[in-house]
Formats: sequence, C-alpha cells, structure tokens
Amino acid sequence: MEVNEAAKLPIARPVASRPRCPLYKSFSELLTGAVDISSTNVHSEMAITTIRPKTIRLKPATNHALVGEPSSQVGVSEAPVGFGADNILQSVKKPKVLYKPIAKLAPKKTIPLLENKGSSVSDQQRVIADAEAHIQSANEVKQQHDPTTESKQSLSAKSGQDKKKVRSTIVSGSTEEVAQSLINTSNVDRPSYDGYNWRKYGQKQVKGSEYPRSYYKCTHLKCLVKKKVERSYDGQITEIVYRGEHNHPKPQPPKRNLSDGHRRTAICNDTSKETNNPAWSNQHPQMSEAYVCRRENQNDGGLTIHSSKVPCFYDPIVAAGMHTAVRNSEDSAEGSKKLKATCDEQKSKRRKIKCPSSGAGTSGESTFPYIPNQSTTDSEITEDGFRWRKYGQKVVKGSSYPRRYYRCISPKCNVWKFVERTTDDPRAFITTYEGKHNHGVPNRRPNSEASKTSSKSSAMKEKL
DNA sequence: TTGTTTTGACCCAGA
DNA sequence: CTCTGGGTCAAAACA
Repeated sequence: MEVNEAAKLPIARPVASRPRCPLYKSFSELLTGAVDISSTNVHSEMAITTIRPKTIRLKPATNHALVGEPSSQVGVSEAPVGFGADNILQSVKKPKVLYKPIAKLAPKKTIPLLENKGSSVSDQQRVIADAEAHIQSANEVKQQHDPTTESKQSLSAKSGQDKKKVRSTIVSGSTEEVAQSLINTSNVDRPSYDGYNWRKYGQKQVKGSEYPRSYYKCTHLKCLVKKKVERSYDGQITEIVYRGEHNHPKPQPPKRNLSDGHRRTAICNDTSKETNNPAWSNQHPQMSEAYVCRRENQNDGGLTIHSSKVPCFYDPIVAAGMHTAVRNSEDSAEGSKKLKATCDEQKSKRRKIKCPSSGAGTSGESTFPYIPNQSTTDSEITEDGFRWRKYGQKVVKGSSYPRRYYRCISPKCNVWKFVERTTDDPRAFITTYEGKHNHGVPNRRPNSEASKTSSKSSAMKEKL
C-alpha cells in the first residue's frame, strides 16, 4: 500500500488530450498497434507512458513526425501493407514517443501523409481505411494467406511495403478478381461502407482483449443507432456490432468524394469512387444489425467469412480495415464535416441519447435470431478459427441473396452470425456477428491448411 | 466557433 | 451485498 501511494504521488491523472502528432494515434490505436507490432517494445514503452503527468503527445512537427511516425502509423494501420518496420522502430525509439505506432487505422490524418506526403493525413487514412473498408465491405475477399501467417508477415515484412502495395497485397491475397474488386471498391470511399456518419462516444478496454472497444453513435439527430467496434484478443479481427435501425436515409457520400477524391485517386483509380460505396450501402441500406466483415479466400468461389477470430495476415490491416470499415461511417462523419452541407445531421453537442433498444435489431441479443425451417445442419465451418454450424438460411427483404445463419458450435456459446451476399460478386459477403464467444478460439492456425487441421484437433481438445 | 476525439469517471446490470 | 465489467457521459483538447 505504501509503495503504491508513493508511486501515485508522481503520477498525475492522465488528461484526455489528443495527440497532436499525426504519428501518435489515439491511445487505443497506439496501444493496439503497439501490441500488434511488438509486444515487447510496447510494454516497455507503455510502462513509461503510464507514469506521465499527462498524456503527452508530440505535436506533429509535420516533418519529423511524418517521416518516422506517420509511416509507422501507416505501417501500423496498414502495417502489413506499408512501411517498413524500421520506421516503426524508429518511431518507437524516439525518446519522446510515448505511444508506439500501432498497426491500426491511422487517425484520419495520418493516412494522407502516409500515402501522399502531400495530402493530409486524414485523407490518407481515409483512403486506406476506405480502401480496406471497401474491400471488406464490398466483398469479403478471400485471403489465400493463412491468417496467422499473414498476421505475422504483415507485422514484419509488410511494414516495408507501400500502402498501395498493401492493398495490392490484400488483393493478391485474394483472387485477382477479388483483388480488383477490392481495389476498385477500395477506391471508393469508405462512407459507402455503411453510408452513415458516426461519432465516437466512447472507448473502453475490454477485458480479455488487448484492444479497446470503441463505441459509436450515428450522428443523425434522430437516429439512435449505435455500433461498437471490437477486436478480438488476437487483435486480428474487428467486430462491428450495430444496434438499432437508422430512421433516416444515408447521408450522401458524394461530397466526400470530392474532397477525398484525390486521395482515392492516389490509392486507386477513383473510377467509381462514390459509386462503389453505394454498392455496399445500397445493397445493405437497412442493415442496422451487427455486421462484421471479414475476408477470406476460398477456392470455391464462395466467400469464406471470417468469423470473429480470423487472424488475417495483415491482421492489423484487417483489423484496421475492419476498423476502417467500421469507421467508414466515421469517415463519412469526417467527410461530413467538410461536407456538412450534405448531411442533414446536425449534431448538437453532446446530446445524451439513450439507445432505447439496444436490443433493437438483431444485435441486442445473443440468442439466435433465426430459426431455420430447414434442417440445414451443414457441416461446421472453421473459417475464423471458430467452428460454426449452419443452421438456416433465409431471404431477407431488400436483398436478393439469401442470408445464411451460423452459430458457434461450442455448447455454451451463443454466438451466431449470418453471412449475406452483398453484391453480384459471389465472393462479396458481409458477415454479421452477434454475441461474443465465451471461449477461446479453438485453435490458432499457424499457417497453412495443415495447421488448420491441427487447429481443428486442438479446438476439439479445448472443447473437451 | 463548432464538431470530433480522447479518456477517466460514473452508472448499472449481472455474477 | 459486493465485485466486476460493459456501456455511456462529459470535460478537455483538437482540428
């Protein structure tokens, strides 16, 4: 006790403040990234960080910061994709660096720097995020790479690549077609992701997870829709859970495009910019439920949906992407800033909105929403590391494709998910997860198929 | 000036 | 009743 007290003295309460340096992302992000990148360094740094009077954030000396950190961030956010680990390391080494860049979405503003040093950070991030988001949202791309392997690779090797490369990588990971679709989609704005604008109203470190969970509200005045973004303890997957239903049309993405257009261009050919987005949003205009998008490669031409714990090669990316995806809405929010005109949503300062029905939509509960008539007890699916059993499928209004429902086969686990095809592209799927696994991933795939099998066995063991 | 993000604190439900 | 943890609030800091 005494010791603690003593220790406390020097420690001031951290004050909520934003990092001025683009390099430094939000704490959560940083934390996340740090974890992803190198737990070791992170820890040490973290320790240092903990004892700070205030949250110290370096101001972005645009120059220096950008050089090392942005990249690092970039790397982080797209670590797999982008910058070399060196950069990251450098940033880490910096004495002042309180936070280690984490593989995560760059704070809106870092992205541009990353990609186009000329453009604003936010742009870049957006771009990246968008791209990823699009990718994800647009289609769940198959990833040929073993998730696990991927993640590792992403951390180390990928860091050296450009974001573009990253994207390409992603693409490559999936079939070329997919990749292209991804690219194209990626070109598109994020907003298209879900097409709504969101405001982050909270973030919390969730027990059992290395990554914080973020809470977002729809910025629309009368809209009570909320969503939360979460990453698995592996940090591999991001989970987006939507609650409630939007009682308003989606904000128009277009302006955003204009403003962001150049970025996108940078990232990809912005041929479809807005258009692409629409794909997703249009197709799922009313999805107010929880969705999680994951990519996975499949040879069958069908998409494999990663459920919540798929370690993706660029997990960070995926996560980031997921994040971004999730953040599309957020992005849009940002875009909305600039484009506010577009959005009818005028946000009043923090209004207290209580989500009446957090349970609205599917997300509220963990019970399985859909009880299949059909006795479709398809085989188990282990795409995300968890084992799923298809228990039904039905056609949802607004969608021309049937939605397939799966639930975790773990006896005590109420987690369920449904996969919905979003576009004409058979590989494009949106996976919505509901609930949280009350158990670990059966097995973590090391790398390859072999690992898969082994993982299965391990999973079985765990179950036992 | 206004909206967004960060983040510790608070509230409440469940164990 | 207490403890734990998730969800939300709201001041401060920023853009």
